[in-house]
Amino acid sequence: MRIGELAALAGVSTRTVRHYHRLGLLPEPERRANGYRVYGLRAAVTLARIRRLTELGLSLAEVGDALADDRGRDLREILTELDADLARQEQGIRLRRARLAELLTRDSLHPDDPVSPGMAGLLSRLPQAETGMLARERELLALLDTAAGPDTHRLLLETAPDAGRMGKVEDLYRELDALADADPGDPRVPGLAERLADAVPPEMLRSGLLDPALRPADADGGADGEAPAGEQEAFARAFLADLPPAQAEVVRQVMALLADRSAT
Amino acid sequence: MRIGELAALAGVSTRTVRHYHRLGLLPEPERRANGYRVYGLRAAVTLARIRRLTELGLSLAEVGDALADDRGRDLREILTELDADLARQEQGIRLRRARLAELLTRDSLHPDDPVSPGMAGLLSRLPQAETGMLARERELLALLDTAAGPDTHRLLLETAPDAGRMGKVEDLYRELDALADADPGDPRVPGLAERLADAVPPEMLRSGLLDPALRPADADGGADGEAPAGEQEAFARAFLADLPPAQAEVVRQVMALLADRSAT
DNA sequence: GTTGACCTTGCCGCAGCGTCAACGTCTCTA
DNA sequence: TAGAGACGTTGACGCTGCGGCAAGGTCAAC
Repeated sequence: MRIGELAALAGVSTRTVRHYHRLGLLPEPERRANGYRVYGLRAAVTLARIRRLTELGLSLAEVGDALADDRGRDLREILTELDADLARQEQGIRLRRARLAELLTRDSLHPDDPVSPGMAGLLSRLPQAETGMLARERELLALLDTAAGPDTHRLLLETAPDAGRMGKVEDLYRELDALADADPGDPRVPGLAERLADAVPPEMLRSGLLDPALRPADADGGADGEAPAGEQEAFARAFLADLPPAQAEVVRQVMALLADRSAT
Repeated sequence: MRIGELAALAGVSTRTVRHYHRLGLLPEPERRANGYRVYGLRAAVTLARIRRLTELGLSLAEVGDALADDRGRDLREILTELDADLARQEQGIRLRRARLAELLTRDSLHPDDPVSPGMAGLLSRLPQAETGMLARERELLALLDTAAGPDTHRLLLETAPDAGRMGKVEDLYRELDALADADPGDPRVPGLAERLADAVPPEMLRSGLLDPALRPADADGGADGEAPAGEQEAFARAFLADLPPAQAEVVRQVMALLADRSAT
C-alpha cells in the first residue's frame, strides 16, 4: 500500500498519517526506490487503534503513552482521568448554555451586553441614558458586574435604590452633566454636592459598600492616591480619574460630606 | 491606569490585554512620554464586555464582530448559533463518555483496545493468540471495527461463527502458521486449502460478505490487482499482500474453491 | 546605587492537523 | 512520444488564545 491507500483504508488524510509519523505514533515504513512509503496491514491496524483512542478524546500524546506502555494496565488510568476531564467540560458547557438560554429569553438584549440577571434588573430600573454621567454609571455597573468580587457584587445588588428614588435623582444627574466642561471651582459645585449627598440612600451607607471610597486617601487633592488599594478602592479611583475636573470635584465633596455624616 | 492595574481590575493578564490590542478588540490607548499605555475606565468597561462574551464561549473573532456591529441586533444571531454549537459539543462529549463508561466496565481492557461492544464480543469468542495467523485475524477484525462501513460491519457481526465452530478450526490455523516460511508450492498447501474451505460457515457465504473477495481479480497471481477497489476488496487485498507467500497461496486457493462452490 | 516591581517589543510554543508551494513519479491516453 | 492528471515527496506557514521568555527601559524606595 502507498500512503493514500492506507489513509483511505483508515479513513484519515495522508497529512494525518505523516503527522503521526513525525510524532512517532506510527513507525516510518520502508521506502520504495522512488521514495514512496510502503505500508503493510500492520500500519493500518495501528492507525485504526490510534483513531479509536483519539475519537474517545485522548490527546495524541496520551495515545502515544497508551501505545508505548505496552498494552493495557496504564490505559485504564488514562481513560478514567479522561472521563473526569470530559465531565468537567460537560459541566462547563451546560453552565454556559444555561446562561445563554437566560440571555436569549430576555426581550431585549441589553446594550451593555450579557450581564448577570441581577445586574440586568438593576440596570433596567435605572433611567436610560446614551451619554453623560448616567451612562457612565451604567458602564461602571456593568464593569462591576463581572470584575467585582462576590461580596461587592452582592452588596451592590442588595442596596440598589428602587425606581422611585432613582427618578428623583435624575435631575441631579442632569446638573452634573452640565458641569462637564466647567471649572473645578465652579460656584454650582458645593450646592450640587450637598443635594447629591442628601440623595444617597441611607441603607447604602449602612451597608459599608461606600466605606472604602470614603477613606481619607481619596480626599486629598493629589493626582494619584497611594493607598494599598483593595478592589473597591481601585474601582472608585479609576472612576474618579476618568471624570472631568468639575464633576470629579463634586464627587469628592459628596464623599467628604458622607464621611462626615457617617462619622457622627 | 497603567496596563497592570487595568488587567487586575478586569481580572485578566497584561498579556491578554496586549493580545486584544493586537487583535483590534481593544483600541490602543494614549501613551505617556515613557511609552507606557494609559487607560481610562472605558477600557476597563470594554475589557469586561469582551470577557463576558468570551466566557460564554464566543471566539475572539466573534467578539470582534459583536463589538463592531454597533450594539445588539446581530448579537442574538451569534449567540443562537453559539448555543447550537455548544449543543453539538455537549452531545459529542456525552457520546464519548458513554463509550468510555462502557469500556471501563469491561472486566479486562482488551489488548486490541477500545473496540465496539459487538466486536469485543466477537473477539472474546475467538481463541486467544499472541502471534501467528489468528493474531493477524484479530488485528484485521479490530481494524474493520473502526474502518469498515456500517454495512460491512453489521454483516461481520451477524455472520460471526460461534465459539464451538471456532474451536474446531483452531487446528487448521496452526497448520497455516506452520507454513509461515514455506514455499508457495509446498505440498501441504492444497489439502489445507480444502479443509479450510470446508470450514467456512455457509451463512457467511450466503451473506455475500465474501463476494468481493471471491471476484476473479483476486485470483490472478499478479503482484497487485487493479480493480476499482470497493472497500471490502481493499481490505482483502491488503490482508493478502501482507501474508507470507505460502499462506497467501492457501488463502487464494480457499477463495478459488469457495468461488467454485458458490457458483454451482 | 541598587534592588524590585513595573513597563516595552518581539518571538517561540502548544494541538492537530489543513493548506499551499515546488517538485518528482507513475500511468493512461491522444 | 508527449502531455495530462493523479499520485508521492519535503517544508513551511496558518489557525486559537494566549503563556513564557528574552532583552531591555522606567520608576520609586531603601
